[in-house]
Amino acid sequence: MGIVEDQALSAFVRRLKLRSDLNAEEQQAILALPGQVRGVVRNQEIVRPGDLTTKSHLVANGLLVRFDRLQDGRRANTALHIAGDMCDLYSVVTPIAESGIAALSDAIVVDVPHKALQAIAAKFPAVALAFWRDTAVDAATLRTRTVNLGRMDATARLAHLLCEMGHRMEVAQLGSQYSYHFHVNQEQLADTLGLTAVHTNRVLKALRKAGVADVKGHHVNVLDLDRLTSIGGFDLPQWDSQTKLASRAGRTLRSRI
Amino acid sequence: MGIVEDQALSAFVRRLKLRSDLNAEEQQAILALPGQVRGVVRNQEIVRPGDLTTKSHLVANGLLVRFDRLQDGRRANTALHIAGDMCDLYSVVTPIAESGIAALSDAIVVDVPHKALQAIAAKFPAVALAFWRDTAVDAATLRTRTVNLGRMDATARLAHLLCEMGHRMEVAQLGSQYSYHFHVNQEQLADTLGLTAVHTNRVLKALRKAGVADVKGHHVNVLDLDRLTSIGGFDLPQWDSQTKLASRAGRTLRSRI
DNA sequence: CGCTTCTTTGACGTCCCTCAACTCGGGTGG
DNA sequence: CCACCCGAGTTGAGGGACGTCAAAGAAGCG
Repeated sequence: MGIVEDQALSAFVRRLKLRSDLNAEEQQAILALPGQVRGVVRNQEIVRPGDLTTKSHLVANGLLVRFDRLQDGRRANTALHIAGDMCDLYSVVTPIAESGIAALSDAIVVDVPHKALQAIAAKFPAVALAFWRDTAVDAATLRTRTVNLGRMDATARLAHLLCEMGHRMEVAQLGSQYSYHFHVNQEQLADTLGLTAVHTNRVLKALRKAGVADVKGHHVNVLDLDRLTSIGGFDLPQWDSQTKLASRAGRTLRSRI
Repeated sequence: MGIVEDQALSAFVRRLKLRSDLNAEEQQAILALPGQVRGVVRNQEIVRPGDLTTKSHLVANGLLVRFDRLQDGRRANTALHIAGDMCDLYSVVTPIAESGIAALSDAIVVDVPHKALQAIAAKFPAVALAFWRDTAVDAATLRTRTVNLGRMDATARLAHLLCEMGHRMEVAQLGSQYSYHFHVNQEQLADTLGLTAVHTNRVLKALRKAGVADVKGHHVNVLDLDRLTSIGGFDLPQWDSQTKLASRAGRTLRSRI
């Protein structure tokens, strides 16, 4: 097993352990998962809508996006995935892809066969719970995005996204909330926020002029985190709610099984 | 075990079997789940955001909604649940509620302890997969809603919702796509569509005038399903994609475990 | 029959989209 | 080293979809 797989799987275990209690043997089983490393270039589609998948994709490096295409060709991004995310873990149980997965930056991906994931889920109930939980957390993120799209204006949606990504980057040890690498252009940002590229540009400009945050050349600089948080209505305690309890309740839950 | 629990659990098993392969013993284990039946009245909140939950809620009868509240008090609905849905199955793995659950109509709910759900998930790997899959399908529905909110106009969003609910009603044997009971008022519809009640009213009127669909007094009448489907961009094959394969691939997957 | 709740309608404002042009930086080839 | 080009970012003008505010019907219900 190469070093890239090892590091990626370690990051994945670290992510799972934020919310799930896994003993040494269970962690070892995940670290020992077979995986095929491959590089992908920017804009490459890793999963196309409609594909029948047999592998899940672990991000070792770079930024991936989950997207849907409408009849008229427009795109809508439904999730962004950073290193340590198994970006379509859910495909183990729903192998026909409805959304596509693409690379927003050059990236390194580890393909992990569904078969292997199912095998350790069947062997270790705690791992099965951890995988299920990861899917639920992914869904919770999506739910937040749904609420924002339905009920918040463009500025708030952008601010929320910047808070969210900063926080995730920090938790994943990939940067700080105040300054992080974010490899999206304004068009891709627009597809994530449900806006046009033009209006995304204006909103970015407004945040910059207001001295709140500066997004430029694939890099985010947060100048006033409090205001950004308040504009975006980003609720950190809620965002992290599952993490805190999991380390306590996870233990309880396992003992019950 | 009373007749209401039995019927509700049967409907739940029927729902799971649409996508997951469960043998007689596994089905029996689900049907034997303990559950507390209770009636809830319209507008009653069953789960409040922030609650620590210990039970999942199976809808025996009526219409439930999953909602979020914003700081300013506005609401956003993220899911609607009909009879046979375990509306917060995901809470087994993420017990701290981020969204609330409320009744849109008077309803009958069966409370099923997480403990019991975990127990059969641990005993039967196929059941664990089925639960995980149900959470993934719920997330896929949410993803569709996200795309619609981000990229479709009010008329299309409404049309899509009417198609979706009609289809789900029909699959759950609660009505036909052309005519079904839908216990929401225009304000709740607005919270689901990311609109104001006033504009929802105008859009409903437009669909009525166009002879496409008539929503009146908690009842939906679809006059021209083809046009409704086309306006809403409702993609039935995609919607059902996991159902079809599951009955075939599910078998394969289980044999691999 | 009077109350509440819900629906409907109008007038007006605003947020965001559309279309179109211009700018900028960075690569590439002559 | 300059000419060109290309993708991405920026800006302006105008329009349309949807929100806001306000008030008048309906419809259920005690």
